[in-house]
Amino acid sequence: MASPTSLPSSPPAGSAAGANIEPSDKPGRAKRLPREVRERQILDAAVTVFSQHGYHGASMDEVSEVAGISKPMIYAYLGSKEDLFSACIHREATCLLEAIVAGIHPGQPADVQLWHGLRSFFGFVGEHRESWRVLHRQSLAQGGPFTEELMSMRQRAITLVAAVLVRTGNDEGVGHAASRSGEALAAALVGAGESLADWWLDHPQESADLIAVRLMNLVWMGFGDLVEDRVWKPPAEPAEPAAQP
Amino acid sequence: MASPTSLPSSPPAGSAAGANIEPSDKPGRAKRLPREVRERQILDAAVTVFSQHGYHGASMDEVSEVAGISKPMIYAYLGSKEDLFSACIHREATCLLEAIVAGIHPGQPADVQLWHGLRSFFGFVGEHRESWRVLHRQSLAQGGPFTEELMSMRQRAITLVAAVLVRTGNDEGVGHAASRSGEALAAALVGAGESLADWWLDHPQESADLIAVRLMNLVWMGFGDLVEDRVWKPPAEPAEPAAQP
DNA sequence: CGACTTACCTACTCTGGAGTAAGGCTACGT
DNA sequence: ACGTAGCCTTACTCCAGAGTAGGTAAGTCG
Repeated sequence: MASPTSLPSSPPAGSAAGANIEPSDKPGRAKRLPREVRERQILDAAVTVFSQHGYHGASMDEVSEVAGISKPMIYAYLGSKEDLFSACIHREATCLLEAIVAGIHPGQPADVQLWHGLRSFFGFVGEHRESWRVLHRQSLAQGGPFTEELMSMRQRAITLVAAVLVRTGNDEGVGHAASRSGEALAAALVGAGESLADWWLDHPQESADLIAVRLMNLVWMGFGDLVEDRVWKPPAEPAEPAAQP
Repeated sequence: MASPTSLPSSPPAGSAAGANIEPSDKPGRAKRLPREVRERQILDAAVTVFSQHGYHGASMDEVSEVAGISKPMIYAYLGSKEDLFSACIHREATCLLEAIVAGIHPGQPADVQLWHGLRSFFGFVGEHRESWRVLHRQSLAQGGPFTEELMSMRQRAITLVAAVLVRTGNDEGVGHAASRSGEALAAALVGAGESLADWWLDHPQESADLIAVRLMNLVWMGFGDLVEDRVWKPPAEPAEPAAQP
């Protein structure tokens, strides 16, 4: 049966684009390669398989087959299945954050920095859909120790965004209400970005830039309204909801 | 080990709140009950277990234990594990949609109808976190035939929202640009709601109404800006937005 | 009271898949 | 050449968990 994702399979984030060793069809022995290279191949394969079947659904046999290597190598290099999954999450999260940081140039106004950060983020997700799938969706679906790795990444992202917001704070970029609670705003923005990227997985026809512009609009204009106190209020009612955000 | 979700466990959506038969500690035979009741109990247990461990991670033995009944009963009444999971999704999706529909009163202005729909939605998710978790997160994590059930629900929700937007269309509620593409707007709103609810799973300290107000603000004011052509534009740049870095 | 239906159970079978033991092959140093 | 370090494999063990066979209690209708 065909894979449910019929998109052209983008490579996981850590794979070296240049030196791809095609495994010979010879069923016997694989060519000897240094450990470093094999580990990367194994992680690539693991990301692919995990993103398709989820943690429990994936089998180490399939990972080994996709990696073009036998199963004991995986255990020798990366440890148990749980370790392997953690390693995947860690590598992909690191790559993602590096990509975002690389896109931001300090000194520019806040909205420009934010725009570049968002473009980098969605660009990464677009080019490494498997990575994002395993990073966000699959690691969330397993409630276990994997979530911590993700939470750590999220926290680093929030700190990064908050720094962007606050550093250029008292300019015209962000109002005083925003700079007072930069962390909270950053959390909201990061959450929105994650969710939007997740939604994007199921609507791949949109372009990365379009997605980024949309979020930028929503956040920048939306928050602008909120700062200017242009809030929509619920109609007066017997049961009173909580006060404004 | 303790469950990762330390929240007070809310009952799944289909459970009858009143007639809860406590299974006697007698390890032997359970009290004879009509099939209808048992099926509901089994489904309740299944939602709980699936929401905690995911589809693959859950075991039929645990479901049977939580349901207070032996495993063959599950197979006799609900069929295979796959069937059971599908039944869960179907039941929860139906309950959710019914809750939303019940909250909407036609004839009111669009924003009020939307507001009530959102409140019903987030109210449901808040009271049945397990249901939402299995409905959205777990069914998305398994790419298989389960997604269809979810897509069907999403489509019904989009149609519902689009009807609300269009029916009250040429009033002051929604601009002409909106009523022209009500379906697309509805899709965006539903997607935003889903994502926000999913985000909410990980931030349970917020109240349902606060979440609903936030989304309402973002959507209503945000779309208002868009309709009035107040869009944020990316800065002029050497590299065109379409090209990749 | 039997006869019959329906709810319910214990105690299995069997397969998929995690993890391992034990040993071959290859490259490089000397 | 020849040892040794490290890459790589076949061929297992073993267990969790899906699904079932076959039998027992408890109501219900004549």
